[in-house]
Amino acid sequence: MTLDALPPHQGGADNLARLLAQALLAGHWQPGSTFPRELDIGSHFSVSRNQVRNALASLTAAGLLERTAGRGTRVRDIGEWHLLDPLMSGWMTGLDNLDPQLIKAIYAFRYSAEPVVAGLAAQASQAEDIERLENAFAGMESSADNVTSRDEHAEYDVAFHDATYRASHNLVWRQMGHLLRPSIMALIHHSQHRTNTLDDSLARHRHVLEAIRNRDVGAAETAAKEVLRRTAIDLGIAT
Amino acid sequence: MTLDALPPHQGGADNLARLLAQALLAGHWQPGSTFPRELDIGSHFSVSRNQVRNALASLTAAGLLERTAGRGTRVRDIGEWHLLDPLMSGWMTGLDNLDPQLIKAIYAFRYSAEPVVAGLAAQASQAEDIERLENAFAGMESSADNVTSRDEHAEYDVAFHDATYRASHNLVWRQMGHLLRPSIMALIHHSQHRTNTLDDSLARHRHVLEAIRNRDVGAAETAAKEVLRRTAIDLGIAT
DNA sequence: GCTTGTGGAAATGTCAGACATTTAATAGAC
DNA sequence: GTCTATTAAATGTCTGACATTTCCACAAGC
Repeated sequence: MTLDALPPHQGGADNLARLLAQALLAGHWQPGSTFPRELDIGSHFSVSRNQVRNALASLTAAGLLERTAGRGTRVRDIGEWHLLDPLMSGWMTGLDNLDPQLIKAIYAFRYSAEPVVAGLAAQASQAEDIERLENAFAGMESSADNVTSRDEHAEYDVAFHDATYRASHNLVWRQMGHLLRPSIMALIHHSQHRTNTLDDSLARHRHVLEAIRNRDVGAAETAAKEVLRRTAIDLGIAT
Repeated sequence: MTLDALPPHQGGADNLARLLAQALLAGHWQPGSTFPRELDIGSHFSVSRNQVRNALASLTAAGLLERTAGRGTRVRDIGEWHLLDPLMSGWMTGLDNLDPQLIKAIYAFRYSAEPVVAGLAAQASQAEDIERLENAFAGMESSADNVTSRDEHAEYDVAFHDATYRASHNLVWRQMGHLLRPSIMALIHHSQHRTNTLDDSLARHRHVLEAIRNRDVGAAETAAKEVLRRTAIDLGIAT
C-alpha cells in the first residue's frame, strides 16, 4: 500500500493523523507490514517532519503503529488497537467503511453492556438526567415524521443513548458513552438505510425512558435490550 | 503546588510523563489551576524542552491537561480525564494514593460489568480460555497457604480476572480487562490488608470457574457478583 | 562451511535555536 | 471610562544537525 491512494491533506498535524488513522482503520495496510518512512510521508503531503512525527506519535499511542529506532514503523494487528482510546473514537466518526469485524465487536459489546447501564440509570438517575432523556426523546419524536430530518433524528438518537450512560452516574460508564458515540451514529445510519421501522424504534426507546423514570431496574434492562435486539439480529450477533 | 515536592527524574520522556501524571492523579494540583510552564519544568528536571513537550502531549491526550497557545497549561477536572486511556492505566499501576472518588467509581463499574463479562465467558469460552482460568486459579490456591507469597497471589488473582475478560471473546471487553488491571491489583492489595478471608475468596473464584466451564450463564453472573460483593460492601457501594 | 566481528546504510530519536502565533495585560488616546 | 495599540509571555512550529538503534553485507578467523 502506498500513500498515493489517500485523499489530500488539509493542514494541521491532527488532520494528518486522522487521515492516516482512517486509512489504517479501513484496512488499507496489512497488519505486520511496514509503514512509510517519516521523510516520505512528509514529502508526499508537503509537511514538516515535525508534523509527521506528531501524527505518528498519536497513531502509536492508539496502538495502530509500532515504531522502533533503526527498524522503522510497523502496522500492528487489530487485536492490539486501543479501541477505547478517545483518539480512536474521534477518528472513527464519519468513517463508513469500518472493518466489519470491528463493527460486530463493538455492537456485541453494546448489546451486553447497555442493559446494565440502563439498569444503573434506573437506580441512580436524578431530575436533570430524566430531563435530558425526555428532551432527546422528544427530539426523536418530532424529527421522525419527515424524511428530510434524518440527520437530526440520528443526533437525538445518539443524545438519548448518551443521556442513558450519563444517568448511570458512573465516571467510567459515562466515558464509555462518549467513546461509543461514533459507532452508535454509524449503526443508526446503517439500520435506517435498511429498515423502515421508525415507529417501532420510537416505542422501544419510550419503554427505556419510562422504566428509568419509574426506577424499575429490571424493566430498564429488558427495554434497553429490546432497543438493540433488532439490529443485533441484522448483524448476526443475537439469535 | 510546585515541582519541588516531586521525586527526582530518572530519564526518558515517558518517565517524566509518568511522574507528572501520578502527581496529578494523586490530586497534587487543583482542577482549573495553572500547570508549570514548559521551560520551568525543563530547567527543574534538567531535560530538554522537547522531552517536556512530549510528556505534556501525553498528559494532554489523556485529558489531564488542557493547553492553549499564549495562555498556558491548565489542569482539567476529574470528570474530563480519559479513564479508559491505556496511558492512564499505565500511570495508575503501583500508585497507592489514588483519589478515593476514582477508586469508588472504578469499583462500581466493575461491580456492574464483571458479572456480564462472566456471563459472556460462559457462552463463548473455548478450551484455551478454560485452561488459562484453571492455571490462574491453581496459582491462587498454591500461593494461598503461606504469607510470604502475597504478591504472587495477587498476580494470579489479576490473571484470573484478565482470563475472564479474555474468555468473553470480545475485543472491547478484552481491552477493558487490560485497562482495569492496575485498579484490580490495587483493590486486591487493599482488601488483603484488611480482611483475612482467603479461603472464602478462593471458593468464590472457584464458583466462577466452574460456572464458566459448565457454560452456565446465570451461575457465572451470580458467582462473579459474589466475588465482588464483599469488597463492595467494604467500600460502601453495595448495600 | 560456520561463526563472528566489523563497518556502513537507513531508519527513528533527540537536541538546540530561531521564529510564528495566540492570549492576556497594560498603557495611552479620545 | 472606553476603546485601541502595544508589549510581554506562553505554547506551537520549523529547520538542521547530530545521536542511537537496527539491519545487512562482507570479510576474517576457526
